[in-house]
Amino acid sequence: MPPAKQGYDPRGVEERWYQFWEARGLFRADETSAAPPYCIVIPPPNVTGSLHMGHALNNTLQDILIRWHRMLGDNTLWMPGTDHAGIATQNVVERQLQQEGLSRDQLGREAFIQRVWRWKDASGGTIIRQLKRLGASCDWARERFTMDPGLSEAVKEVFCQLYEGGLVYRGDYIINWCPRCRTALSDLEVEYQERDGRLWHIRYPLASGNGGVVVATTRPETMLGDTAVAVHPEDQRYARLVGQRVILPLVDREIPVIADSYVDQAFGTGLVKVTPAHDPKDFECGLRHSLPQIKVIADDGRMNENAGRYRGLDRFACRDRVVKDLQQLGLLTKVEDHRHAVGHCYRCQTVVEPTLSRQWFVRMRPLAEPAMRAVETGRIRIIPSQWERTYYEWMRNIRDWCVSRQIWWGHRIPAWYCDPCGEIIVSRTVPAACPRCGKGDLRQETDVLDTWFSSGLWPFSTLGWPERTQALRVYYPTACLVTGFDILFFWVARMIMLGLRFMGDGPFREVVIHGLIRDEQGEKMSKTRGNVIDPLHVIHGATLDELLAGARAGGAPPAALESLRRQYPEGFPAFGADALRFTLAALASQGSDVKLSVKRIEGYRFFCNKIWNAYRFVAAHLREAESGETGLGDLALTLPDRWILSRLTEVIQGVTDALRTYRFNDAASILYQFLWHEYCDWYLEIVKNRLAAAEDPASARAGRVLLVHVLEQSLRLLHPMMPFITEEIWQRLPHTGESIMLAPWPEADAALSWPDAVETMGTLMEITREVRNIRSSYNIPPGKRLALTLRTSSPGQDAALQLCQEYLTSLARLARLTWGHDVARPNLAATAVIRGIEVHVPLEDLIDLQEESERLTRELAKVDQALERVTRKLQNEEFLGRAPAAVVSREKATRAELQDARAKLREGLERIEAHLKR
RNA sequence: GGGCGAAUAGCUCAGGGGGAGAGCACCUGCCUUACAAGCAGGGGGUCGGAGGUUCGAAACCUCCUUCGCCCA
Repeated sequence: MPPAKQGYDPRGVEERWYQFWEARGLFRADETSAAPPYCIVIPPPNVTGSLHMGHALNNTLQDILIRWHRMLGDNTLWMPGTDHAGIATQNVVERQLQQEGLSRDQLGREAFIQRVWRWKDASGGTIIRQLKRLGASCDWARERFTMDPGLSEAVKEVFCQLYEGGLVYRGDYIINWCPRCRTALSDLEVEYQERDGRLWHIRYPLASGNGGVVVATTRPETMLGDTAVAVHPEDQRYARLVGQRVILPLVDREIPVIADSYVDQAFGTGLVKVTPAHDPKDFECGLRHSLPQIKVIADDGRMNENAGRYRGLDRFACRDRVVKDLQQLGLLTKVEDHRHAVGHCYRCQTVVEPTLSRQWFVRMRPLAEPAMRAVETGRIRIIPSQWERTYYEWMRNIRDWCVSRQIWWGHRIPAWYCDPCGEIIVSRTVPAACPRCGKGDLRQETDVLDTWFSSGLWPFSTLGWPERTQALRVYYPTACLVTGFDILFFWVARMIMLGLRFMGDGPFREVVIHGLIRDEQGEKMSKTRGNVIDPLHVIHGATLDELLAGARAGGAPPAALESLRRQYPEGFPAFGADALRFTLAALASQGSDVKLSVKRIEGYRFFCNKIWNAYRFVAAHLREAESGETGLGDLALTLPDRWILSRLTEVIQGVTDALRTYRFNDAASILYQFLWHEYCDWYLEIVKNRLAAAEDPASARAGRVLLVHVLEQSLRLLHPMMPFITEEIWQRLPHTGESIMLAPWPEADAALSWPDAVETMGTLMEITREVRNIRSSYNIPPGKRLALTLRTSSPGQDAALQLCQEYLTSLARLARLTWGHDVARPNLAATAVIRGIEVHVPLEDLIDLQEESERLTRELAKVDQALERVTRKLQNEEFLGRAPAAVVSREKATRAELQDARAKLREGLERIEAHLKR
């Protein structure tokens, strides 16, 4: 081992240990193990993706759970892989083709798909490499891709079984159509965004020639496909119109006025145009009234032949033209500003067009019922539980799932059409002939399945289904799923439904939902906004130019670039994966979003450095044959030894509980507080003095052993959150075993807990702080040794102080320490009261009487205030009568202590004032 | 329109029926042999507002205000 350097530098260290773990196969799961299984399947990132903070958070939490369970001795599997991301990936490759002046149609289906595979093989591994930088301990040998042969087999099998069970059907319905991607989208793949639009009021003349009706619409171009005008049946204003006919302007078609209760009487004029082929609600209405369905917008977003003279116009150009023409005809009666939600494609942000189309659907209701029950009965727990309500809400209102996509990259639907007889054949294998008419000329469906269809099978398809593999037997159902709430419906709900249907049991026992990553201001991180923090920049460091280049590539606005220049003129130092992971864990309090700041990451980098330096101290004093694993039983334990061991016991308990309940932030803060503010600030300082004194070899030895023991145990507790630095230090300490990864998780041992030591240590620390406070108040140089007199009020205090003497002398830098029940008060001294003990620091030549008088007066005021509150409480009969006895006696003890302190402080004040008067 | 969540120190947030907490920032003093990426000390909050429950509310309930998210 090279000598320890002064500051901790994660560069090098992190990569070296990751390679070590991987080379030794430490992430590998063992299917033959008899240990309790613990499996997590990764939410597969898009194969097109690169690591963003959301991934970093999600995978950090998973890795914490996995590493913890591995240390607990469980048979642990973290199943990794990526998702083929149909539309997104197709878009990437299409853009490449575009730059070469090619279209996918020119290339043809087979060649295009080959091209996508080539792209995937060359560039698809990016995110996996990045996950490794983060420290993810997945079993990479099992890595899967949703388009792998096995997983494709699973998709085919599920589709066929659903079809055979009557849960898949093909039909003509209104779906969401993206005219740019030229494919159908599911309801979930549409994002609604508030937009300023208009509400146009259009007059449709009555066919009878007497006047007309006025309808209001936000999409006037769709009027070309209107097949009715509707009013609410109870709307008195229009009752006489029902049954009449109106002339549709611009197309001169006669359409009926119908009554239907879906009309909102309060909206617009209370009359609505009905376009069954381009609006979901109008579609339903059209079915109820047997209205014709006239499509006027083609798949490319241009008007089709049914639009007459508007044919060929883009839908938005057509909107302008229609409005202008109506205006000229005098039929546009009013235009209002109107803010409304407009659906956009979640992949390309194009405005989605609701369109009548023939698609494949999955019937959801029969799948949703058991999925709801699984959560209701607690077979599957959602954590935090407030998400259950959202889950139920969605399940109750679930609609059939449009699963066909008109793209090429994905799982082709295993259906064939026999054109001569119209038969549809859904089959696992390529059918040779039509089972109905016997003709052999079959045409396969060109559509592929929604990517989420294959993602929905992920927890069992990755484990080998439909084969009945050992992995499936051992690891299914998996232990938990860690994910953001943004894909609760897209993915989690569908996995539950499909898992229950095909495996007979839910895919996981617990769903752990974490928040989304936002920037310091709480804005969503987005490339176009330019406020993203790239996890790799954080881990490896980045120059200002690299930060700017990253932001520019994402299309950040100039203001965002300027802000980068201002905030990070030096770029980022290499914070390291450990600091990033710890930050994310510390900020990931249950359910709420994570507002990430670089400052915070920096703080935890300093924490790494603190641990590193503590190690350097420990290492410098380490002796051969003394290690953390030396038996503790034969050590001569001193007060601070018992205290630190007691605290370690509590910390083990606390961290374990926190992880068990997914309170990652609690686990992080417990360890931060303990290591920095107890182990380093107090214990290490105490042992330092003990080692320097060297008059008691047994005590020095205990100190050395416990320094290592407590550090080593803490490193284990910290390992799931900070895998790299813990391994680096652990390997340098005396240890048994190959890696800290496999070191057993510490267990709290009640025999290593001494409550009285904790109590006495508390007194010791408080007195020390008080002396330091007095030192600071009087600007006494840190090096100047002081005298300290402690007047006690009980023999127990005397005994406790006896134990503290040595430590107090060094920690408070004392020249002389006297204590006892009857020691004389110093003549001129700064005074305080700690737990009933009078603290006097004689300051003959230093004391400023006026200053001390003011200090004591301030102190007395605080005590008086507290005393008044507690006294008022204890004078209240109802409090005495109704509050629990323990609370009352605690309040009484507080009062006694405060009264005692007040008396002592007053005495001190009186003495000072007596001097002042002289 | 329906639902969910948030409001606590200057900033970011934790907590949760009985003494208001952390990190950062700020102020003061220190290069004290692990660490100046540090050490020691300190200031700072009628816990969004109004009611209610309770012996006791920052916490539980109701309403209101503001903000955010999801679904129509």
